[in-house]
Amino acid sequence: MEEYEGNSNSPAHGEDFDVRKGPWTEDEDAILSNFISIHGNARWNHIACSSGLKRTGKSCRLRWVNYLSPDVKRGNITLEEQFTILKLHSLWGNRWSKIAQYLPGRTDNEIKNYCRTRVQKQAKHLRCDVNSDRFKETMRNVWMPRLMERINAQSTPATCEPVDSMITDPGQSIDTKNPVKPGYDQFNPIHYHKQFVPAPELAPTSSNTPAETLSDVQGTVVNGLGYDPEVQTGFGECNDWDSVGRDTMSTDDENIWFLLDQFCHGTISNNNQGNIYDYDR
DNA sequence: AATATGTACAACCGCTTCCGT
DNA sequence: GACGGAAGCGGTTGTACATAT
Repeated sequence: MEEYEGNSNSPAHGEDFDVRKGPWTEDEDAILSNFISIHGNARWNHIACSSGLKRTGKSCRLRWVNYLSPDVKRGNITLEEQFTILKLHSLWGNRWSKIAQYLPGRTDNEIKNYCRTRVQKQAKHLRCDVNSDRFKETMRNVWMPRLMERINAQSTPATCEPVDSMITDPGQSIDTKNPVKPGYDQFNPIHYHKQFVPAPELAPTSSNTPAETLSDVQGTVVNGLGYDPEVQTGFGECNDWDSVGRDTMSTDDENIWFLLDQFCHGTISNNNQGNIYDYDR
């Protein structure tokens, strides 16, 4: 059996050691899983050396943590998880492992990939930088409220609590960059409803956002500019925030895109009270 | 049907941090 | 406190698959 030792970055026995890279095979997965089930996963280099796998300790760890571990949750990310990711990312930025701590079963790698593909895609479509204040503002004032609406729309009383708990999780108290205004919780669904009041003057014209299609498709979108908390229909077919991405939307979904786009580019502005009443045109 | 393009995700790489000596 | 090995983290890449043309 070929063995090697040394740090996780390189095999210690020199270049002649054949280190396997690339996708793991089922046999490798089985070997790693069996070895860890017997010996535990305390020392990854030891695992790499002793299991017979021609992998680095680092590669073994990554495969176990991100894929093989029974703690890893498979399947689509739920609305609540999406909301948590959005919220924590707005608080902490790219602190993936830290964000993952609040999403049991989800790995930092998964969250990172998720943000990269979904969020950055939206930023790209909106033609603004994902780290820009404009984009973050759009996330807070358009995307997250809509997500919250959908969460609450599909929640039974028994499932409402996790949504509330997300609002008061420990992360909220350590936001140093974007401290929450006293007495105002931007993630509280009630405040969401209050903050996102449509400005009647901005009712869409027939040339941009026909009102009849907005209510049909978005349900909670009113007059193309806000959300009516009393109307909770139309999201049944939407399972994730891809539904607000331009390229995955139906024709009528363009309306929410119009909303995001307008907000992101300053045609709708958020005043400092957390309410959207003002606009620039 | 063939090709181009986009998307999602697993895995790698380099750097930083942690921890034992 | 300094050093070195191990683990962890975040950025990036590679590739399979899906969708559009």
